Amino acid sequence: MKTRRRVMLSDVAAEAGVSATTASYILNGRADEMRISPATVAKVQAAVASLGYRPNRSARSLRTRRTATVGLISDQIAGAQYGSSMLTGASLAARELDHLVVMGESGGDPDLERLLIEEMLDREVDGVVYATRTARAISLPAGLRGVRAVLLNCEAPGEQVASVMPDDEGGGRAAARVLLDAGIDDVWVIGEDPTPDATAGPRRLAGVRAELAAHGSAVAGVIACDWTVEDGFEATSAWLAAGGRPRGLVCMNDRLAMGAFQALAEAGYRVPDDVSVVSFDGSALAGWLRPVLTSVELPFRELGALAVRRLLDVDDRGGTVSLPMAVREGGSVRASAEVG
Amino acid sequence: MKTRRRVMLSDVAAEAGVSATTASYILNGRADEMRISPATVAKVQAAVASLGYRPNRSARSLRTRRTATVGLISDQIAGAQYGSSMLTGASLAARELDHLVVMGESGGDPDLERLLIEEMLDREVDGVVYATRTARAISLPAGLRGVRAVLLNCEAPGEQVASVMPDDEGGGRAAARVLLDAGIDDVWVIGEDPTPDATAGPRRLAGVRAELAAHGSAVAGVIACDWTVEDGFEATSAWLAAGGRPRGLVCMNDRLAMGAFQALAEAGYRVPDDVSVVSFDGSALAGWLRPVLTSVELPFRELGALAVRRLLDVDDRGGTVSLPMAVREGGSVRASAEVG
DNA sequence: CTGAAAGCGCTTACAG
DNA sequence: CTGAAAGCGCTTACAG
Repeated sequence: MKTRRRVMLSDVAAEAGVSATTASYILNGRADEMRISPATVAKVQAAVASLGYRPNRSARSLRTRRTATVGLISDQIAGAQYGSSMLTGASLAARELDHLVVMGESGGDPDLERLLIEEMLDREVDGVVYATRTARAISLPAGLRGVRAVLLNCEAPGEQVASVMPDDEGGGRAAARVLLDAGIDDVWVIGEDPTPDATAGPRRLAGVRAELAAHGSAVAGVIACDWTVEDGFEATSAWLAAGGRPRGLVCMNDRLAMGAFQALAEAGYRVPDDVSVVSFDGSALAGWLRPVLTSVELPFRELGALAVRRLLDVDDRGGTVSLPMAVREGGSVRASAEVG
Repeated sequence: MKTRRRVMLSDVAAEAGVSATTASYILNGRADEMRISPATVAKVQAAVASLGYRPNRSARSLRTRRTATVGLISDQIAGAQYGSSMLTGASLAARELDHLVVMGESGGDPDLERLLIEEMLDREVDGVVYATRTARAISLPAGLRGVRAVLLNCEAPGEQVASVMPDDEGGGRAAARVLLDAGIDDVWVIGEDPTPDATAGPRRLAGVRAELAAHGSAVAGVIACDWTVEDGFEATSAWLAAGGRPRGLVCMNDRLAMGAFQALAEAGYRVPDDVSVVSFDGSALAGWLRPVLTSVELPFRELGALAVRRLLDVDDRGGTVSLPMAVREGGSVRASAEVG
């Protein structure tokens, strides 16, 4: 690659006047364990610095079978609307643990996925994070069986594998609480998710129900639809046309809420004066709407970071860890002072 | 990593009854060159298949100094609103060329960037793609000097390095043409970019000017502001309040256009009946607005893919290659039939 | 406390 | 046409 890449361990050893063995021990932080004299350590460190020595990782890997590299394979998280920051979190966490991430996207193609896993294992990654764009239940890819792995944004029920998920049920409770705190207990939910295996929708809904129940109330109604802006617009329009009288709306994601905003505006309702709206995701879109959408945030960076940390943590016991979802306050919920 | 990972080249050779040398030549597609008999080739292939042999890449890399891996370092493309699909394109193109991508994000921190480049070179990536979230002029990072590299979404003026960019000027011309084709030559531009070194804004504007000039017209006015939804709303509102009478608007990105939509609606103007709007990016947001925004699309996947292909193409001569930006038709420009 | 030597699993001159 | 052998640059028992 580069001409500079020529100084090797033997050069360092020669410069310091010691054997490669000694230099290697020092480089690997085993000087104390080996009781190497401070003077020797200093000489070697000086040689490393003056020569600009950087160990050849391929050579080291061949011996140690470790590459200081983690694989991150997904269906489509880079191409996703916003979940791509799982990659940022993973990359940063890897860096902190002196690793680099090798990524691959299958686009949902099982053959390509298998191939990518093989390629990563051939390159002896120290483990692989398997991520999905959408939170859901999966069956563990065969190529990952027996491999150190962490699931990110997905779970494999019945498998003995570590998994990192957002706490969607807690998020659902938080969303309901925002409305209840504003004095609204007449709540409709838009976007019950028809996708099989998807976990976000059902859990968020369960959380909303639980929180309302805890306050002696219940969900006034649930509208099933997909999760696009268009779906939000149509579902809300149809509901209004059918005589729906809105007070509090929980939208299953920010795009649905955007569609709901459009339908509400068209029907002459004002947010938050007439209707309070809360949604999920905390995506950039929430901040672009007028009023700014109050949304329960998906902690993508933290999810990615935690997946990598668990992957590299030899003491990890496996199982699912759920990360809390925080409410990002906007202006789409009326102030509680106005309770009437 | 995995217990299966034990069959090695010598096992294949033994199973096939040949030497490791012969097996290796066959594995590396040099059977013809070495005039190895078809029968021998067949035996080795059978052994590979029955044993499920996969070469150890670390060992191979140590010899060949090639890792079948490319580095992709950026300031923040994974965390970006939508440019993250450059990663998808890069990953797919790498896969097609039998490579995997090693990614790193510096978050704009020069120290971290330097470190990441070092780490990638230590792992002997076959080259590195250096990407920026925002199209702009940069100075080549010192760590990349002498390294096989391709710049993605940025250029280093005066340097002898390959670069892949969107054709923003062509995009600007296309945007203007959309308006001209609808019979509108009274065009305001929102979002002249104050960011130093940013290339997208100036080039898009130059394209708009050039196209209008070619039709004997000129830009009616330009409003400078940053590129957020809020900026678009405020700039447009202020302009309208100052007596601006809109007909055709070119917004420098989709978020500005969203803000302009909000301001226009608030002032009682309808899109596209009163005002036609064209913008740049072709992001998902364009499809969420009502009407759907006509936007000149940034070909992110293709950009990422081309960067990797050029990186791995030994015949590449360097220099900048600009990829065309296509108009994505929405409903924000009035039909040309209505010309009046 | 330090060093000589083997070996990680391949590729590739070199010899035949 | 095929094989024995060296070597890529490290790490790590093992011996002293």
